[in-house]
Amino acid sequence: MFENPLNRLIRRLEVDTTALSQAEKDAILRLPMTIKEVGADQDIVREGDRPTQCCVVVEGFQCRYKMLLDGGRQILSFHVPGDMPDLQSLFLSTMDHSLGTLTPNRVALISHDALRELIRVQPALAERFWRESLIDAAIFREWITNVGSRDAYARLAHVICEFYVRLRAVGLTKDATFDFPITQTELADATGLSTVHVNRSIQQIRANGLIIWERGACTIPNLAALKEAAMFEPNYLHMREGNAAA
Amino acid sequence: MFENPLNRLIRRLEVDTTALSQAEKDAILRLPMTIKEVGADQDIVREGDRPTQCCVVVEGFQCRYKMLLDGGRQILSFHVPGDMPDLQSLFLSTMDHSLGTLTPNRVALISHDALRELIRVQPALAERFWRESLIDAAIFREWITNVGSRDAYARLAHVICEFYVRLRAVGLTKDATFDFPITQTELADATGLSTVHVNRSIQQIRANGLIIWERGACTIPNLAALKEAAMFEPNYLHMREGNAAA
DNA sequence: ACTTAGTAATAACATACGCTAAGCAAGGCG
DNA sequence: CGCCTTGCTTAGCGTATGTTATTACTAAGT
Repeated sequence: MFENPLNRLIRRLEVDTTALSQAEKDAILRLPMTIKEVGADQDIVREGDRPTQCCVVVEGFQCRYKMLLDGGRQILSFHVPGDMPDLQSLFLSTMDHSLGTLTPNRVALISHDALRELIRVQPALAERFWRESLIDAAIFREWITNVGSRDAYARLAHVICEFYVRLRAVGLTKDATFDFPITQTELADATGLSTVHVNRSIQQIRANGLIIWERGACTIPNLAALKEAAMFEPNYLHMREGNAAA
Repeated sequence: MFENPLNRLIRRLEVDTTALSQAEKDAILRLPMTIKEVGADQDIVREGDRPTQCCVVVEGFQCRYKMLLDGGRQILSFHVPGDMPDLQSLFLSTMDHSLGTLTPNRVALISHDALRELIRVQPALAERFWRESLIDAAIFREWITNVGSRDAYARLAHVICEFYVRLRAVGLTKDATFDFPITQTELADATGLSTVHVNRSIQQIRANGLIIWERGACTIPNLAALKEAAMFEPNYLHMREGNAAA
């Protein structure tokens, strides 16, 4: 089903809006690209870089982050297959943050030139990609709310909830189970908590039966309950009702 | 200089990139719009709304925010003249947050139809507006970092720093002084702190001579010092060096 | 089989920040 | 002119979360 590495991207561009025309799909599938395998914990681009290409996640997980002066890091978002985490570099020449892998990845690299040509030939696609970057921003807004307003318990539940719902939208869940190869340290960097407190809170979440999480695989026995604990409202993901709802 | 209410917007679209063509400028200035006066603390659009127009701030300050289940609110961003705080509604039909005034405002309302027609006729303008929404997202990223990684003192200093730099970029500062009619409660909602702790921390910032802030006017005697306290790096604003630098 | 290194779990202690409450100043308004 | 509201300030106390450290577990490497 996903023989072409960009098929998942196409599927994403159609979420909660009209289907792409065949000509538009073809134009995307014909994009010149480089497929690359990248190990875990490698940077794709770094703060200060001036990229000349964009990255599409084909397989594996990535995150965007900023390094702090005191050596800490703030994770800004997680990325799953189908995402274009550095799409913004098309119009913001200098990276204001870094993009790296969390696990081994397969990525597709597409030059800015090819993307510019694509949206010149198919102007309607520009709006699709623009829309993607607006959803990106919507997720950032929710993360501000998450770190700014929720306690550790809800904050972690929220991150897990979002991860699950986004994975499900690209068909990467098996019922209530999904890959979650994220370390507690990474969760700490994403939520602005210490690793110790992440551990404490995760155990509470586990003890309350909201998640079963072992060796990189996570199951959500009762999604409604987890959502409630997380105060998770999927509207900010701007997916079609069927994808975002329980 | 700013006789047309959209002149400041045009100036913004040219920051850190090439100048607009005369035809592009004319197309923007000819946009059909409604000028409206709005009182302080009024909503422009609310979470759940499906707007049919976008708002340009002509005069006054606005903020975007989310209401929480427990009655609290998280402020997501501040907006100054020249901003289009709900530009995203052009492609995300349902608002995932609210937009409201902090002070009395003059706003220009432009229908989505007119904006779509504008970018159809002047496709290069689509990229300018797209770019604006990418900078918007960059600011959200910095706010995640702010609430996730900085202590109260730096967090507040950072918000003030950003406010000043953004105001200066649109010519709304007088040397080191600028309008800052934000209440401590609003600062608390923006930083995820309690009002009491905002008060404590602001007084420290004052005591250290980093700001002089009385009756809605703020002065920064030593911008370099404030930036350092805030760990403020203006790169995320993607302004031209001359605007962002000290 | 024995490291080595990453990750997770737990404990003891420290603190930045939240909460409740009360007083005070300044501006709007009858 | 006094009231009322809004915002700012200060105090006292509680707690969610941070810090440092130790131990155990697992997987990978030699």
